Amino acid sequence: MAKTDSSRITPRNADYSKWYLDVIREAQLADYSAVRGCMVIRPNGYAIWEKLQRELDDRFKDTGHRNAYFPLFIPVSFLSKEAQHVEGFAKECAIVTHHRLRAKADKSGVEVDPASALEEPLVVRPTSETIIWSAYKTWIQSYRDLPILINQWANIVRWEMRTRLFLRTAEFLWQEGHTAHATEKEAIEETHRMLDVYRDVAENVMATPVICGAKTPGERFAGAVESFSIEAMMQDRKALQAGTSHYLGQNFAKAFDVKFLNAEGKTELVYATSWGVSTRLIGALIMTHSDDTGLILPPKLAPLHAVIVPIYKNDDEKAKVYGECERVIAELKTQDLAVHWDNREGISPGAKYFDWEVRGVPLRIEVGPRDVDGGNLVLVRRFQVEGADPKAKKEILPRAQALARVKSLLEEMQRQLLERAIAFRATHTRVINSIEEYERFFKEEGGGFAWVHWAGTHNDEEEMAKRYQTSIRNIPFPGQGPAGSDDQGKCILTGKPSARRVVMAEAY
RNA sequence: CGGGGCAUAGCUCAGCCUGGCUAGAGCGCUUGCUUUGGGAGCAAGAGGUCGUGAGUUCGAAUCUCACUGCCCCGACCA
Repeated sequence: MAKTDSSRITPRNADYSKWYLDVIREAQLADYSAVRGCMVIRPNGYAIWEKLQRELDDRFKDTGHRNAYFPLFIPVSFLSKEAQHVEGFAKECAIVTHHRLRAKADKSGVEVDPASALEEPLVVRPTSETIIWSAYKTWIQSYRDLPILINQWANIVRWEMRTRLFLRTAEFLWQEGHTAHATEKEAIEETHRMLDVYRDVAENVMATPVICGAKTPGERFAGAVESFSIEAMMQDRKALQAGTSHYLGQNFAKAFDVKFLNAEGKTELVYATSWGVSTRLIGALIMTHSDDTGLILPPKLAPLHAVIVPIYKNDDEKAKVYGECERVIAELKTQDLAVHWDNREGISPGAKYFDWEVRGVPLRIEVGPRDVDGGNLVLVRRFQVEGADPKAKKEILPRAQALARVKSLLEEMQRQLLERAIAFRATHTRVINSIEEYERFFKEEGGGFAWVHWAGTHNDEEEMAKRYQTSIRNIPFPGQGPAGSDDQGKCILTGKPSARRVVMAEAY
């Protein structure tokens, strides 16, 4: 009966970051690798990424974008063309300086061949604006060449000092959209359009509610005129930036001299955007929905919708039960569901239940002799909503009804996860009007999202970060906050008049 | 880069202080039998350059020194 060491998950309220790592390990989503700060994404984790990619990619295509691929290596000189951009990334770049190894003199291995130094070092891309704009320069001559709407799926490297699986690793997978437009208006529209695509995927696919808004100048992307983000609340009440969309103005067009002739025959600089989400979204998923038993996945992103666990005592029962399992699988597959039949032998049904629960499979179907005899199936959902009858987690239904119920049950769970996350965020969201209340909220009451009026400077922001470990997550677009959050007021720190509230929180 | 800690089986760790027989435990893994409606039991078995190098010693996982790697805290984090 004792839980085995390897399956133990630290409860969230005991140690949240340990819980997070335990879930990743037990659900076999990722491993640390031999390379510092890098992770191995295991099949269970990669399958989630593939589903996310599909959802995002379909939407990118629907909004007129096409995929392309640009080099991993960027000449150092490219990075230095845009002043803000270099400054932002200089401190976290991996640099290729040589192109050859040679055997050591004592034959004990290999070493860098000093004679192979590159004339110009190459940076492993931390983002691709510069290499892409050097290509766009050759593609764009006329307004007829615009817009260019391109997305790239790629890996990038940012040499982070401190790493956490999925949330911040030295290498990660992402997509980066890079668009070029003839007018500022069109580019700004694109920036907002793509932020809304991210919001749609976050809420309707990931079941993770987000707040859309503008970043403050201090948090802006290096080289952007304006940055926008979607911000989600994790179960420890910290904010996680889940996606960003940037209006780059003409900054990169200037840096790479990308001009076009407009309809009036005049030369103009091109307007740009870039936008991205990464494997960090998997971290967001974990921290939004999962519980002390393990991973919980919204059905739309679950690589497996249902697992079938057979129960039997002897060969007769086994034959009977297996026959039924095969029929159930066949019928569920006609419904386009991803179903797995756990027919491993020598493992108790209970052990299998735990196994699949920790991996976050939304639905379990139990098939035992009693069920076959009675013409029933047992459906067990991965999670129960708060306040619901605990018995309702398990539904015993006549076979045909059960099979017809699967899809609607998955849809119900998808909806409930979003509702649950919205309710959690609402509980830990506060409209705050004084610094005293702010201090109480973060130092005594556990914190969350604080909607406060702000008119401070960048230095004031740093002061708030020092005092409370909080930062301005974004300046939300109107209509997303609790009652009264769109009213005018006074800055909680400086008392200066403020037209709009910002969201402050601790952040990842 | 500063402060602290750790390095022994796939994982978590004991053994080190006070040197001494064949280096251990739990979990995991393999095989067989018995089991199976919420993490099964028994039996047998595989698995180790004790991070690396040097030193002290009759003898080093254990003591000394150097090196390397990792973790935690801080700094850093478009």
